[in-house]
Amino acid sequence: SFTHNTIISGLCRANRMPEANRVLNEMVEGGLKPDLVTYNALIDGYCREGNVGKAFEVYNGLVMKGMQADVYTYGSLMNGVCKTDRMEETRILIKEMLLHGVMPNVISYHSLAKAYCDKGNIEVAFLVRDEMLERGVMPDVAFYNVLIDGLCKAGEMETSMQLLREMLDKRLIPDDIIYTTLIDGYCRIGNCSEAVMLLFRLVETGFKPNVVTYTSLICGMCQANKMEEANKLFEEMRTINLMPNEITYSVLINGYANAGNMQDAFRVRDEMVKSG
RNA sequence: AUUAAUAAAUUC
Repeated sequence: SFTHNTIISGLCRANRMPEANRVLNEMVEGGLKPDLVTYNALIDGYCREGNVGKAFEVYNGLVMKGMQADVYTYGSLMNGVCKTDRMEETRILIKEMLLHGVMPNVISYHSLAKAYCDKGNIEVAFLVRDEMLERGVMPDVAFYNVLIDGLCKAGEMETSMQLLREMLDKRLIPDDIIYTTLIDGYCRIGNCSEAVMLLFRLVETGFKPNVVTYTSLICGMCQANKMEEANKLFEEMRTINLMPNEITYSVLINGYANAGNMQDAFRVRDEMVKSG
């Protein structure tokens, strides 16, 4: 039922599989049949905890029941396989979905491209894009972000910015995630001033930075030992009504601690405790 | 808010 599915998917997302299975059992004992949404949630939960074998067991089970897996099922499995070291199996999975008449969509390719980027194979991630295009699947903004992020983490900021221009040429509207990725990229190569300048230019065109944007910048400043700048950005968040989160606080606290400024580290920690 | 993907610290 709707209610059971809601609870089960919540537990699966929270990596609480034993409890999810308990609810599943109650559901079955109550005479209710799990549906595809239920199974998809379980498959995703097992993939999240790295138990791809169990995820495939659930998948095989639903196929044997004569149920038709959908693009969500394969998306979760793809994600799970990508997080293992058995990337060859992603090919088999794509064949399997086509065999079952399920066409990969753009999301099906996200995990694949990201996995290649994370393994340092950005060229292969670009090949994934070519493969998508051959199948008539258009890369979307989130897909571009996977590539841009891969390039940023490899320190290739010129190429990242080129991709941004390519997106704009294709009439894709970059979102706050794209811009935050780029700002973070400049911070990572230690070019905080370029990161701040980019933010400044973007804000002038109407961009609304979020907590992640600021946390990235603060982190960059901390790593560059520019604690006054880090604190300035932290204070600036208040003025635009952005609430720092746990990560923002821990970045700043660690920054002060690493700089040997325990007094400010404790001051920020107290402030964090006070704000809940 | 019933199910899959992309950005920030720590862990890897």
